[in-house]
Amino acid sequence: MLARVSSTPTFKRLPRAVREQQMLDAAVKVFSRRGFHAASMDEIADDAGISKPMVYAYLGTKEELFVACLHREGTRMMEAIAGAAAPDLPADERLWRGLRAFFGFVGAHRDGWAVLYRQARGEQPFAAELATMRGRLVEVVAGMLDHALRAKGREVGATDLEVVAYALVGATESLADWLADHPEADAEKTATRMMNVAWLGADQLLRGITWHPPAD
Amino acid sequence: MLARVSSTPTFKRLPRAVREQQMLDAAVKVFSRRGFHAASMDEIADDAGISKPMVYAYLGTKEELFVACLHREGTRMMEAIAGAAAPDLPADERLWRGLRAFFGFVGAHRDGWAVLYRQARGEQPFAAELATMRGRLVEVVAGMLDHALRAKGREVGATDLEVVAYALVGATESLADWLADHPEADAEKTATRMMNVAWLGADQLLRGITWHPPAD
DNA sequence: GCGTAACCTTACGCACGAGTAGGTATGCTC
DNA sequence: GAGCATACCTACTCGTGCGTAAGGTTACGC
Repeated sequence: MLARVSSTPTFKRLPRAVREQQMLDAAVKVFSRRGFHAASMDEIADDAGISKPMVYAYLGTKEELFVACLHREGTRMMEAIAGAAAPDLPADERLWRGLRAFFGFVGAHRDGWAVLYRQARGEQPFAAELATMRGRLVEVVAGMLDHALRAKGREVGATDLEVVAYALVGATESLADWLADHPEADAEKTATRMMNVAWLGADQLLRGITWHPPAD
Repeated sequence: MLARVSSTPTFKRLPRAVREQQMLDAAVKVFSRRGFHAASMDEIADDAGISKPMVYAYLGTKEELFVACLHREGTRMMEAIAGAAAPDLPADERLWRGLRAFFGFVGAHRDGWAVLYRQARGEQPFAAELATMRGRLVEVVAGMLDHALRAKGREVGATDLEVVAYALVGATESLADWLADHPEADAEKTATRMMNVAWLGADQLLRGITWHPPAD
């Protein structure tokens, strides 16, 4: 009823693929700002300049929508990292490039990634999804360490390796949180600090030994 | 209506202080298992063997209840750590004792702490609360590093110190998560691994240098 | 120029769960 | 053993927000 006074159609009809991206953009924005539960499908639809049933038609339920966000952002991040850390470099070089790519990504997608990430940790249905992604990262780091160790004819238990990798990934995520909360902070500098902690350790740092990025 | 067939009163009347603890126990359990939103006040009341209005009467709204949980668990943890790491020990010894106390605590309260922690990160209203607690931890670690540095006549910018501490705390939390998810894992061993990463760094570890707990 | 398919809307049903009203039993005090 | 405070209950209200039914409108093929 009261069929809109079609003076201007206000907005054009757009192909599905485009609308889906708009919706995902809006969803990421709203989910980050409000959190999964507090975010309402109405607000997301509104923010995307579209009505709610369209969101359901294209991306499914709220949970599915959130998973779609996670996937898109996660894939983007993984690509950013994978593209930076070639597997045939020495370990320190690889670690450095990976870290730089990671913090660069987070710095550029502050509210996008870091907050989605924080969200997903808590909510049961997504924790598994997230764990898979983190698992891939841990695997990469553990693989790197293993590779470096084998090159020296040394070997370490798989669990040890995994736990060390887990700690490194955790520290990195933690600094990513810090970066997301400090808009004035510099991504490159944060990566350098992370590299110092991860590569040298507290003992060396207390001795005044520091690591600096290569001239590149 | 249908006023309970008072054959057996089923459960005794208990003083407020006792009931409050029972409620908090139940709340921690349910919040951990379900997450803040998915947890229902009915289930918590049920689990505590009490009816819902009692929960409201004693601990207030759902949010207030959750904050009460956070406070109790957080305080317990802080006490466990503070009691272990005397401020006049050398840095490595202090770090080791703090880590051991921390992982010991998490190991003993797996579903209690770690999951409450995971929950609180995401939800807006509690993030601040949590940030304060983490802030205290970061402060302690940063203070420890600063103390050790000054003893050697060296000095470092406050931000650098804070970020390093932040990374260490993050890595530790991350391993705590890992520990909470691996019931078979040993807390002491996890603490040792963390110490290796934090104190020695990847470079040393790759060189085959390792750290071992003192005879104590 | 007309059918059909895809796009898009308004307006609603409905479940779920936080919080409460109002009443009953029990123990403690004098 | 009357009075009073505190412990405790059953059974509701009511907002909120997910998901959908049913119908309008635009583009495109033929």
